[in-house]
Amino acid sequence: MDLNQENIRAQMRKGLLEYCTLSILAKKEAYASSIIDELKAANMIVVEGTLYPLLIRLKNQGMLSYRWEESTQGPPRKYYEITPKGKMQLEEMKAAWNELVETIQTLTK
Amino acid sequence: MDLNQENIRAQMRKGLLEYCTLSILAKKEAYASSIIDELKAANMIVVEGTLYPLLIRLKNQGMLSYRWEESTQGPPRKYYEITPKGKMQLEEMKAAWNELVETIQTLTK
DNA sequence: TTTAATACCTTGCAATACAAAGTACTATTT
DNA sequence: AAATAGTACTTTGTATTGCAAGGTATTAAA
Repeated sequence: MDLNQENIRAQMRKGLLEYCTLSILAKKEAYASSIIDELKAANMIVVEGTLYPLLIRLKNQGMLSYRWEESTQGPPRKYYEITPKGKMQLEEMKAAWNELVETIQTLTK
Repeated sequence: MDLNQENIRAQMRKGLLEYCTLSILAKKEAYASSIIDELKAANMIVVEGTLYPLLIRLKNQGMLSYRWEESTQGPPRKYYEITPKGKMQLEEMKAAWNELVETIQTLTK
């Protein structure tokens, strides 16, 4: 992907990371590094430093909870789980996203 | 729309205004206030102060040009027109947007 | 001449993601 | 045992974007 395309995507991604993160965790709990791998594979983030503050933010808002778990292959992992409040938020985000897609479709055709 | 929904939408809108603005101008030239009206109607911006810096930015990047035109109903208007470079950018944005929609669809199902 | 309407523009602020670096634990190699 | 590599979590500084609020200027109507 060329630099301009990358910049365009970077700009559009803004504000969608939270939605993606909650969606990933709605499927099953996960630890930060694995979430980062998934988001990187989907070209939704570039660097790991982006996700950690977001997870902390969501936790402080009561959308996520976490527990430490030992790993056989390195340092302990922080497993995040979506809360009922987080699920409600996710539903609202889903609705907002669908509306946004429709709006953009209308405006750009 | 409740406050939370409004915040969610505000966050998601980020980075899409440029795309919407270029799209609107690709259809036909327009002056700032009319673009603002269209974007407000689509819930893509909240206040007019948001758009002016963006138009200036796009003009400085060579994506837009403008000319002044007298109005019969008030002060003169600054009509913006999309340039060939702007059209190329718009095509790239369209591609980026379509990829983003697919990515989100995959991640959120 | 004051007011209303239209239109353009600027400044300060908050939030988000990036870039880059740092800390800490475990396993492997020397 | 010590050094290295790999995994994982975290922090700090910066740029960009949109919002909030206010300001300037022109025209028409009261």
